[in-house]
Formats: sequence, structure tokens, C-alpha cells
Amino acid sequence: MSRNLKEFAVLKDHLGKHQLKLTRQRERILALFLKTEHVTAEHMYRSLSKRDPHIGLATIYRTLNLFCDTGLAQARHFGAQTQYDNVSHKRHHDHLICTTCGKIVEFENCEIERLQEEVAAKHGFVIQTHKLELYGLCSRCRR
Amino acid sequence: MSRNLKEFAVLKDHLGKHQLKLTRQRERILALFLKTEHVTAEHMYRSLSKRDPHIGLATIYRTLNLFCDTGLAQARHFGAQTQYDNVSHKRHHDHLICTTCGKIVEFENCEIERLQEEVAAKHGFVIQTHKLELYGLCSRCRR
DNA sequence: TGGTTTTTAATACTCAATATCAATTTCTGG
DNA sequence: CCAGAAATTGATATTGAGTATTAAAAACCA
Repeated sequence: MSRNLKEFAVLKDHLGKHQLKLTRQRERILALFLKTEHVTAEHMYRSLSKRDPHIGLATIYRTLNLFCDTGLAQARHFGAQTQYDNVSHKRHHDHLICTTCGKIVEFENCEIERLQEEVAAKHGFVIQTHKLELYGLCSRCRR
Repeated sequence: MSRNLKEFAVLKDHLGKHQLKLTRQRERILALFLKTEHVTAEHMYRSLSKRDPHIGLATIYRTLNLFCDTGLAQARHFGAQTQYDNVSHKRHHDHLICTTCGKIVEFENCEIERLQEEVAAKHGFVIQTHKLELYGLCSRCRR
């Protein structure tokens, strides 16, 4: 808890600037959110319900969306569900995926990320996140 | 229509190999699909309904998913909706996607593709295809 | 052409996410 | 510190994208 002073400050700052109030629920949801890398609202609801049986699912959704506004969270849509990523935990990695055996290799490449920023800037965009997946054959499956 | 013989052949080939049938609906949906770069099922439903008032929305969904199986289409989840991309139209096109308004800008960057090959080679992979999506705010939504 | 199999269209249904709203909590300024 | 205005919550209804169901229609094949 004491380690996340920065994130709480970010939240309070945002609340102050938008005539929003600091509530017990918002504090608890943030505390739990900061312990994870990515969650769904449902998953969070199940966790919080154990300690706080009267917490409302709508509150979770509202609050996670609030975190997105503050920049603490980032929403990603996977199939039917929405994942909320903890931005402070984030160390983005991309994926190499073998189309035959399904093997997945994670990688990072600063040069590619720099070029992405360049492309985005050229079109007037500011990047929040990205997804890069390379599909192909791994050395074993190529034989 | 006559220009898309190749795509119709791909569909027929797939149907033949999977004991599926060539129907008027599948032909019409493919014909319209090939004219677009990306489309949602709802959008397609509205277009097709004008000429064919009895077309079913479920048929659109089923058929677009069928196109994904054949490789003619590629599904992409954005917000609550699913976008179906016309693979034949996008020759190695990547996407910039505005997370607020949904605007999509296509781009190509040879330098990024070259680096992708480099990364793949380093891990013993040979790339067949890739998916690169940059999510962020377009100039209008940033204000 | 007839008979078998697949597909369609209409609609019911699922499920994630949002809207509604009375009751409750937070905060402000006196 | 307290009263009242404003925001928030929780419970639930609602929305909306996408899927399942099924009787009727269309496609295919011998």
C-alpha cells in the first residue's frame, strides 16, 4: 500500500480536477488493481466480494473506466471481454508465434517501437499501446 | 464481380473440402465483402437488407466467420464490435486505431518489416504473416 | 428428379457492459 | 463540527453484440 503512493496521488489529483470524490470503494479498487498486471471487471468483482459482499459490479466498471481516464489503466478488448491493464506494471513484449506447433516466443525491440512512434506521429496519432504478432514457422517445424 | 474470381475460387475450394454448400447468400455476402476493406456485421446487414429484405443477421455473422476460416477475412475486436478485414485488400497493411472514435488509418513501413525479419531470424523463425496494431488517440480526439 | 444434407431466417437467448434511481456518502463553507 | 449540496453507490433493469435453436427452404448428388 505504502509503495503505491504515486498512483494514489495520480487518482486524487484527477478527482480534484474533475469535481469527483474520493470514496472507500475507489481506494479499495485501486489498491487491488495495483497488485495485478491485468484484470477483467468480473475477476475483480469476485475478489472484492469476499471482503466486501455489498460491492456493486457497476461500481467496478465505473471505477476501472475512471482509472482509464486518469491514465492508470488501459483497456484492451479480447474477444467478448475487456481487460484492464495496469500501466505501471507494464513492460510490453511482442510475440513470435509458430503456426504449426503453437510455440510462442516473447521479444522486445526498441528500434521497432521507435519506428512505430514515428509512423504514428506522421498520422497525428499518440500511441497508447500496441500489438505486434509475427506468425511463422519455428526452426523445428520448418524441417 | 469478374475481377474477384480468385476469391470466389478460394471460397468454393473451402466449401468443397468441408462438405459445405455454395448458396446465394454466401455469394452475395462475399461479393459485397470484397468491395470493402473492413466492415462490421451490422453495417453489412444494413447494406444487404436494402436489396434483400429477408437476409438474416445471423447469416451475416455465420458467413463472415466462414470467411475467416477460409482466410479471406480476418476478425479484429474493437470496443464492443468486431471488424472483419478484407485480407485481399490489405497487402501487408498495418493499422493505427483511435481508441476513442474508432478511426482506422492503414500504413506500411518497410523498415519495420525488415526489423521483424531480423528479430524472427534471431529466434530461428521464418515469418509467414504478421499483425501490427497501434492503438492511440487521433489528432481530433486528443483535443 | 427425389432424397439427403446443409443452410437459412426468425427469434430466443446469453452475457458483458451501461443506464437508472433511490438511498448513502463525501465534502464544503459557515 | 455540522448541515446541505453534490457526487457516488448498489441493486437492478436495460442495451446490444453475437450465438443457439429449429422448422422450412435450398443445394447437391446419384
